[in-house]
Amino acid sequence: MGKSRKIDMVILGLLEHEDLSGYDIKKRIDNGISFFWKGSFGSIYPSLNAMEKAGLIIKAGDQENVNKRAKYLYSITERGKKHLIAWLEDSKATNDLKYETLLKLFFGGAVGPETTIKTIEQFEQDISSELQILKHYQKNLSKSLKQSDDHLYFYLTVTFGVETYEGYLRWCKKAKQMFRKETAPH
Amino acid sequence: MGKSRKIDMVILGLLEHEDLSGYDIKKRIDNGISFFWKGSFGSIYPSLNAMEKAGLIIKAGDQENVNKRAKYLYSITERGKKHLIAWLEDSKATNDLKYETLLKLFFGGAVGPETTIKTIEQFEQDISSELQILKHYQKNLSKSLKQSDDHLYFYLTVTFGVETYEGYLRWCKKAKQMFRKETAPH
DNA sequence: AAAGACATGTAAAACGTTACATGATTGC
DNA sequence: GCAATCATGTAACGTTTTACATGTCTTT
Repeated sequence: MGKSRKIDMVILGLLEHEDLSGYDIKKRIDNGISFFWKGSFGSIYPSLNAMEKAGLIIKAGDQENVNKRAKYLYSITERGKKHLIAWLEDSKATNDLKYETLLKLFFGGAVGPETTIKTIEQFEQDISSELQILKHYQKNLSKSLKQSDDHLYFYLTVTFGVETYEGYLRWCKKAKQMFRKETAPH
Repeated sequence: MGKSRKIDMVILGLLEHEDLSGYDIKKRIDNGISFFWKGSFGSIYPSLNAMEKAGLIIKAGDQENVNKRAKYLYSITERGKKHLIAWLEDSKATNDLKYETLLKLFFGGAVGPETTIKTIEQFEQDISSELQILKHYQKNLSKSLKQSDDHLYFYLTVTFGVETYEGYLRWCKKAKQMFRKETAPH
C-alpha cells in the first residue's frame, strides 16, 4: 500500500465525513483532536496537493470562487477510502509521546524541589484548562450518542482525554505533597 | 542562551549524574525514560559532537581505548550545567503527544466496532507489558527513596507512568464494553 | 563458529514547524 | 477605517528516524 504519512490519514479521516478546504481541516484539527494530534498549514496544504496527485482526493466540483476569494473543497475518492480503511484495519499503532514536563521532573534533582514544583504547577494549570474544554465536548457528545453511530467514536476519544487528564491532576497533587514533605523541616 | 535542542537536555541531564559514552546514553534512555522520551544513535552522536564544540561537555580523561575498541566517556562542564539549569528553571514545557491509537479510534466509524476493538486490544496489550516493567522500577525506587534525594524525582516520574497506564487500561475496558453493547442485538 | 552485545559514526530521507507572502471579507 | 477571520501557499530551517558502514569482544 506504500507509505502512509499520518497527516494524510488525519485528512482522509476528516474528508470521509464531509468535504473540506485546507483551512477547514486546520480548524477541525484544532478544535476536535488537538489534544492528541496537531497539524499546521505547512503540512496540510502540501499533503492535500500530494494526495490529489495520488488520486486519493479530488477538488469538489462546487467551488464558490467566482469573483470571490479562492476556496477549494476536497472530497475523498474511492481510492482514498480504501487507503484510509487499510490503515484503520491495521491494529498496530505508534504512540509517540514527548513530555518535556517529565524530562524536567526526571532531572529535577539538579535544581531542587521548589523549582520542580513550579514546573508541576505550570503543567497542572495547562492541563486544567484543557480539561475544562474536553469535559464540555464530552457532555455534548454524551447527549447525542443516540443520534449517530459516529458519536460513540468521538465520545470515547474525548473520554480517553478526560480520564487521562484527571489522572494527571491527581498525580500532580500527590507529587507536590511528596516534595513538600521532603522540603519541610523534619 | 541560544537554542536548546531537547536531545541535548536529555544528554546533559544524564551526564549531570555520571560520565557516559554515546552507547551508554542510548541504554539509559531506552531503560529509564523511553516511556516518555526516545532517542536514536543518529541523534545522540551528532548532539554529542555539537555540544563538545560548544563547550557544554568534554571527553573525560579516562579513556580505556588503548589497544581496545574506542569508547569516549563524556563529562558535563560548568557551562553545560548552567545550560541545563537554565532550561530546568523555565517552567514552560511542551508536551507533544501523537497517539495513532486515538486517531484510529476517532475515525473508527469508517470500519466499525469490531475493527476498532482490535485496535484497542492491541493498545491494551502494549500498555500492559510496559506497565509491568514500570511497576518493577517503581517498586525498586520506592525501596531506595531514603538513600538519595534524586530517587524521589525518578520515583515520581515512574509513578506518573504507572498511574497513566493504569488509567489507560481502565479506559480500554470501558470502551470495549460500550462497543460491545452497541454491537449486541438490542 | 556463530550470535549477540558493544561501540561509533554518517547519509539520506521524512517530516514538520515557523515565518513569510499575499490578499479578500466581515463585523464593529 | 481597523481588526479579526478567512484563505492558500511557499521557503527555510531544524530535528529525528532509518538504514548503512564498520569492526571488536564475549559468551555459548
